[in-house]
Amino acid sequence: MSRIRHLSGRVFEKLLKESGVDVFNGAQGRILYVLWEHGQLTITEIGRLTSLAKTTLTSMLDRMEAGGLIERIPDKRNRRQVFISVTEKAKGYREKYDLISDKMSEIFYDGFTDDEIIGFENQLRRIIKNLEKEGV
Amino acid sequence: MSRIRHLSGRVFEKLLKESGVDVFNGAQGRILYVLWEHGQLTITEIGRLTSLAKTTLTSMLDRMEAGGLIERIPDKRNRRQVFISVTEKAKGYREKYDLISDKMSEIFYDGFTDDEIIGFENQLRRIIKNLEKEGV
DNA sequence: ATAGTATTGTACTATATAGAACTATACAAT
DNA sequence: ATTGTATAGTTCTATATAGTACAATACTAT
Repeated sequence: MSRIRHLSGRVFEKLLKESGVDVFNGAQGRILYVLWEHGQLTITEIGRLTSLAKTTLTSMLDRMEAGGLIERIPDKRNRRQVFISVTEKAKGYREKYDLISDKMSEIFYDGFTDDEIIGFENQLRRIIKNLEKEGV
Repeated sequence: MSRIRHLSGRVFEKLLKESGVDVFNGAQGRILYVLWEHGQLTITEIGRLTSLAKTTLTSMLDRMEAGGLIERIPDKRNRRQVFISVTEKAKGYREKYDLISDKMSEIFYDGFTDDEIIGFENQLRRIIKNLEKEGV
């Protein structure tokens, strides 16, 4: 499992490069993805949706902000929190990102029947539940 | 898949801690595991078996050597390569590690039949092959 | 109002990971 | 023997990740 995660990360980076996407990488792609799906999010919410620690996000969002992909928008109602919003530039990459995700699935499940994929993904969900029971 | 890897990493670290193992972590455990299985290995071979880049291994093995878990043994036949060998200290942890691995499997596959586990792991191997075909 | 507690995000630090460039060595073709 | 190429590992650099400690702010109970 660990090897798969590892290898798939590297394959995904390669696909991004081949598609000429050099403004963000796999991890940043996942952050953009949840932002595309949900619109504005606070850093804590992004952490919950991506399973990344907030300390990881601070520096990651720094780099993404420097690259013009996201903006930090202070919340006037609650001055502790900051909304993260995607820029127009980042919006322009969404379609390309979806294509790469599809391509990734094709590579991953090459030779699998539809039923096998469904069964496999159900088993993944069962494993997630098993792990979550451990309360980590 | 990414969430499972993330969660299982945390569960594994927790089990290590609960067992009082604080001299190595999950990633280092995987390296020790392939060394226990195969005996002496070169760095390139460890990289192949763990899917870690050799640049990653250089610094990881530095830390493990400093922690007295492994030794670097120059190959006299081929002076380019270096054998990595586990120390007696590391050997003492094998039994504990195996127990933790078993416990990990129990948590992971809770509710799975033996056939389901066999089928699932075959599918994992197929996915690894699919990803390796990409030559990353 | 105030004191205590919870939350939100950041700074600092350590480790993990890998790409690019490099050195040293081995091998292969002539 | 020489020259070119492949292999093994390290150094240097950049990014990714998270733990600890912290500051600022919000909330809650009195």
